[in-house]
Amino acid sequence: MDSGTTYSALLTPAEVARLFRVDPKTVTRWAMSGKLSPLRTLGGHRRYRREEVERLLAESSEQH
Amino acid sequence: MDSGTTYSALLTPAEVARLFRVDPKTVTRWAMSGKLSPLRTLGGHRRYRREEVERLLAESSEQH
DNA sequence: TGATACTAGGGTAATTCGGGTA
DNA sequence: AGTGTCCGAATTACCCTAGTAT
Repeated sequence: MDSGTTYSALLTPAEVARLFRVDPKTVTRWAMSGKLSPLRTLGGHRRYRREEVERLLAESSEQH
Repeated sequence: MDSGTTYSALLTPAEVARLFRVDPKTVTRWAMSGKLSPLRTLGGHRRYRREEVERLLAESSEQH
Protein backbone atom coordinates (compact mmCIF):
# COMPACT_ATOMS: atom_id res chain seq x y z
CA MET A 1 0.00 0.00 0.00
CA ASP A 2 1.45 3.28 -1.11
CA SER A 3 4.90 1.85 -1.53
CA GLY A 4 6.57 5.21 -1.87
CA THR A 5 4.70 8.15 -3.25
CA THR A 6 6.74 10.59 -1.21
CA TYR A 7 9.93 8.63 -0.63
CA SER A 8 12.57 8.10 -3.24
CA ALA A 9 15.83 6.19 -3.12
CA LEU A 10 17.36 8.89 -5.28
CA LEU A 11 18.35 12.44 -4.37
CA THR A 12 18.73 15.52 -6.55
CA PRO A 13 21.97 17.52 -6.53
CA ALA A 14 20.27 20.28 -4.53
CA GLU A 15 19.14 17.81 -1.87
CA VAL A 16 22.61 16.36 -1.44
CA ALA A 17 24.04 19.85 -1.29
CA ARG A 18 21.68 20.82 1.53
CA LEU A 19 22.63 17.76 3.54
CA PHE A 20 26.33 18.68 3.39
CA ARG A 21 25.79 22.44 3.45
CA VAL A 22 27.74 22.94 0.22
CA ASP A 23 27.01 24.30 -3.22
CA PRO A 24 25.41 21.85 -5.70
CA LYS A 25 28.44 22.42 -7.91
CA THR A 26 30.62 20.90 -5.23
CA VAL A 27 28.45 17.79 -5.23
CA THR A 28 28.98 17.59 -8.98
CA ARG A 29 32.75 17.71 -8.41
CA TRP A 30 32.51 14.87 -5.91
CA ALA A 31 30.76 12.85 -8.59
CA MET A 32 33.34 13.72 -11.25
CA SER A 33 36.19 12.70 -8.95
CA GLY A 34 34.60 9.33 -8.24
CA LYS A 35 33.62 9.99 -4.64
CA LEU A 36 29.98 9.53 -5.60
CA SER A 37 28.47 7.21 -8.22
CA PRO A 38 25.25 8.81 -9.42
CA LEU A 39 23.00 7.69 -12.21
CA ARG A 40 21.76 10.02 -14.90
CA THR A 41 18.40 11.09 -16.17
CA LEU A 42 17.95 10.70 -19.91
CA GLY A 43 18.68 14.43 -20.15
CA GLY A 44 22.02 14.08 -18.37
CA HIS A 45 21.15 15.34 -14.89
CA ARG A 46 22.64 13.42 -11.97
CA ARG A 47 20.59 11.55 -9.37
CA TYR A 48 22.39 10.32 -6.25
CA ARG A 49 21.62 7.19 -4.29
CA ARG A 50 20.28 8.08 -0.87
CA GLU A 51 21.96 5.06 0.66
CA GLU A 52 25.36 6.11 -0.61
CA VAL A 53 24.94 9.71 0.50
CA GLU A 54 23.79 8.78 3.99
CA ARG A 55 26.69 6.39 4.35
CA LEU A 56 29.15 9.14 3.50
CA LEU A 57 27.42 11.47 5.92
CA ALA A 58 27.81 8.93 8.70
CA GLU A 59 31.46 8.32 7.89
CA SER A 60 32.22 12.01 7.86
CA SER A 61 30.78 12.46 11.35
CA GLU A 62 32.78 9.57 12.75
CA GLN A 63 36.14 10.97 11.83
CA HIS A 64 35.05 14.57 12.40
CA MET B 1 -2.27 2.16 -8.41
CA ASP B 2 -0.81 -0.67 -6.38
CA SER B 3 2.60 -0.37 -7.97
CA GLY B 4 4.31 -2.20 -5.17
CA THR B 5 2.58 -5.53 -5.10
CA THR B 6 1.37 -6.11 -8.65
CA TYR B 7 3.86 -6.87 -11.38
CA SER B 8 3.29 -5.58 -14.87
CA ALA B 9 5.39 -5.47 -18.01
CA LEU B 10 4.06 -1.97 -18.62
CA LEU B 11 4.73 1.07 -16.47
CA THR B 12 2.73 4.25 -16.07
CA PRO B 13 4.37 7.67 -16.46
CA ALA B 14 4.31 8.12 -12.67
CA GLU B 15 6.12 4.83 -12.13
CA VAL B 16 8.85 5.66 -14.61
CA ALA B 17 9.18 9.11 -13.07
CA ARG B 18 9.71 7.63 -9.62
CA LEU B 19 12.47 5.32 -10.87
CA PHE B 20 14.45 8.26 -12.28
CA ARG B 21 13.40 10.76 -9.61
CA VAL B 22 11.90 13.17 -12.14
CA ASP B 23 8.49 14.68 -12.83
CA PRO B 24 6.03 12.58 -14.89
CA LYS B 25 5.98 15.41 -17.40
CA THR B 26 9.69 14.91 -17.94
CA VAL B 27 9.05 11.28 -18.86
CA THR B 28 6.55 12.53 -21.42
CA ARG B 29 9.24 14.77 -22.92
CA TRP B 30 11.61 11.81 -23.18
CA ALA B 31 8.91 9.98 -25.12
CA MET B 32 8.25 12.92 -27.43
CA SER B 33 11.96 13.28 -28.18
CA GLY B 34 12.28 9.60 -29.07
CA LYS B 35 14.32 8.53 -26.03
CA LEU B 36 11.49 6.20 -25.02
CA SER B 37 9.06 4.22 -27.17
CA PRO B 38 5.81 3.90 -25.25
CA LEU B 39 2.54 2.28 -26.20
CA ARG B 40 -0.70 4.21 -26.07
CA THR B 41 -3.92 3.33 -24.36
CA LEU B 42 -7.06 3.72 -26.46
CA GLY B 43 -7.61 7.00 -24.64
CA GLY B 44 -4.17 8.33 -25.55
CA HIS B 45 -2.24 7.77 -22.31
CA ARG B 46 1.34 6.49 -22.56
CA ARG B 47 2.50 3.15 -21.13
CA TYR B 48 6.21 2.30 -21.00
CA ARG B 49 7.88 -1.06 -21.35
CA ARG B 50 9.49 -2.11 -18.09
CA GLU B 51 12.28 -3.85 -19.97
CA GLU B 52 13.22 -0.70 -21.85
CA VAL B 53 13.08 1.48 -18.75
CA GLU B 54 15.18 -0.85 -16.65
CA ARG B 55 17.75 -1.13 -19.42
CA LEU B 56 18.10 2.64 -19.56
CA LEU B 57 18.36 2.81 -15.78
CA ALA B 58 21.19 0.29 -15.80
CA GLU B 59 23.01 2.12 -18.58
CA SER B 60 22.70 5.41 -16.72
CA SER B 61 24.77 4.16 -13.80
CA GLU B 62 27.62 2.90 -15.95
CA GLN B 63 30.67 5.09 -16.11
CA HIS B 64 31.30 6.78 -19.40
C1' DT C 1 -23.22 5.76 -12.41
C1' DG C 2 -20.23 8.23 -9.38
C1' DA C 3 -15.83 9.16 -7.04
C1' DT C 4 -11.03 9.60 -7.17
C1' DA C 5 -6.46 9.58 -9.11
C1' DC C 6 -3.77 10.09 -12.99
C1' DT C 7 -2.38 11.96 -17.66
C1' DA C 8 -2.22 15.12 -21.83
C1' DG C 9 -1.35 19.52 -23.47
C1' DG C 10 0.57 24.18 -23.06
C1' DG C 11 3.08 27.70 -20.77
C1' DT C 12 6.32 29.66 -17.37
C1' DA C 13 9.73 29.39 -13.36
C1' DA C 14 13.61 26.92 -11.30
C1' DT C 15 17.72 23.61 -11.58
C1' DT C 16 21.42 21.64 -13.64
C1' DC C 17 25.00 21.16 -17.01
C1' DG C 18 29.65 22.34 -18.59
C1' DG C 19 33.47 25.34 -18.86
C1' DG C 20 36.11 28.86 -17.04
C1' DT C 21 37.64 31.68 -13.27
C1' DA C 22 38.84 33.59 -8.34
C1' DA D 1 43.55 20.82 -3.36
C1' DG D 2 38.94 22.14 -2.40
C1' DT D 3 34.92 25.70 -2.81
C1' DG D 4 32.27 29.34 -4.34
C1' DT D 5 30.89 32.07 -8.15
C1' DC D 6 29.63 33.86 -13.11
C1' DC D 7 27.94 32.67 -17.71
C1' DG D 8 24.98 30.62 -21.54
C1' DA D 9 22.54 26.66 -22.91
C1' DA D 10 19.91 22.79 -21.90
C1' DT D 11 16.93 20.18 -18.91
C1' DT D 12 13.62 19.76 -15.45
C1' DA D 13 9.78 21.39 -12.19
C1' DC D 14 5.41 23.57 -11.30
C1' DC D 15 1.08 25.89 -12.86
C1' DC D 16 -3.51 25.15 -15.09
C1' DT D 17 -7.83 22.79 -17.42
C1' DA D 18 -9.91 18.97 -19.85
C1' DG D 19 -10.10 14.23 -20.61
C1' DT D 20 -8.84 9.26 -19.31
C1' DA D 21 -8.33 5.14 -16.04
C1' DT D 22 -9.93 2.27 -12.49
